[in-house]
Amino acid sequence: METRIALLDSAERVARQRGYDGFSYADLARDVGIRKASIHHHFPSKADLALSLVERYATRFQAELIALSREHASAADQLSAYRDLYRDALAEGTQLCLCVAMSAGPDSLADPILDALNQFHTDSVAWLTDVFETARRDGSVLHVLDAEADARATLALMEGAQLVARAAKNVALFDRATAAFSARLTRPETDEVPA
Amino acid sequence: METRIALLDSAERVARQRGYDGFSYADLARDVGIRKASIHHHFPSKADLALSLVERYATRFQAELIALSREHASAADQLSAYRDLYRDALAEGTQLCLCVAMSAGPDSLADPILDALNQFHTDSVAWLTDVFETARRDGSVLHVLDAEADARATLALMEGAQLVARAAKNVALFDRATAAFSARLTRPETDEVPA
DNA sequence: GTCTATAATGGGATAGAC
DNA sequence: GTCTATCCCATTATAGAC
Repeated sequence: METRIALLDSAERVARQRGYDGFSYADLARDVGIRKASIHHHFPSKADLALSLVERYATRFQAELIALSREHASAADQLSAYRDLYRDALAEGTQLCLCVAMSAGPDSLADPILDALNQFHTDSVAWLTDVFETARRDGSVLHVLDAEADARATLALMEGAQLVARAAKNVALFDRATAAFSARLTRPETDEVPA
Repeated sequence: METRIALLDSAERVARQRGYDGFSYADLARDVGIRKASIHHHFPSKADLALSLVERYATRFQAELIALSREHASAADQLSAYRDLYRDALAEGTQLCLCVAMSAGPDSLADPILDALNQFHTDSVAWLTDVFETARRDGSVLHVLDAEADARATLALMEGAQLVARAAKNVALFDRATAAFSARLTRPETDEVPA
């Protein structure tokens, strides 16, 4: 079972860097230290591996979101932490969110994988909608009109910001793309006035 | 020269649907009606083709932006038309902006292609910054604080919205992801009050 | 500029021994 | 569960005739 996890770890790292087509069983085998034929014992086909990859990522990500809800009181702080999840995922500017990386490429169009991808999106939007509804009550976020619309826009913004920053291999571009979003998050010590 | 254009057209269509790795010289050859060896006469390597692809796309897109500036007077109308460029590019929900499609995948990391991709981003941000500066003067867009920040956020939003909508094969998700953005664009006949 | 023919490589996958 | 060995296929790319 530990080999299986090592394979997923290795595959995720490369997939987030070079995309789904960016790694081969040969790469995985070299990285993990077994022969490529042995991989088929854990994942009969590459599609099986891809599905496990996305499912594991979505589960882990969802758990992080729930943790964020507990750790931060205000909606602004939760959204700030959410943004940092995407920011940190970029790492040195080369790693995308797995679901962004998988959203391009020919094989990502396979139905089971697309389903898992959409489940990730649905879960994210649900969590964000809750946060923006909280924001309307606690007033910590500016210009919230429609919680769900803001949720969907936020998800798209994070994914797009990653894409742009990765193309330039420059995390600072993520910050600049999300600066307007961050400006909407009021600080506890500040008493900002809506423009 | 006409064959070269037909090759680019075919490659662009498939690349925007299935990504850079989603098409082969064999696919192109079948589509255009020549043998795959003949393609190498026009594009010695696939990387050459990819570069030509992005450069042509960026040039064409930039021309469309300039046209938009002329056809629409208010910043709101220009941004609305800009959003529709990305919306229409989605077509039936399967075609991405070429630069979004190329932003994932192993070979898109080749330096010349990344340069072209970043040129596209730079040009887009420059155009959008101009528009948001116009918006501050004509007052047709709500909540403009920093023109460049808004420009970068808008670009990221469009790219992310395409990604999400494509995963679900549903153009409506693009509209929902950009609904909050669209709500900031005031109509000539309306006299909206900032929230 | 296009063709046939053919490299040369690397991909995912399988059979069967251990 | 991992191995060796092998298969089959698709890929990009090249050589040289027409």
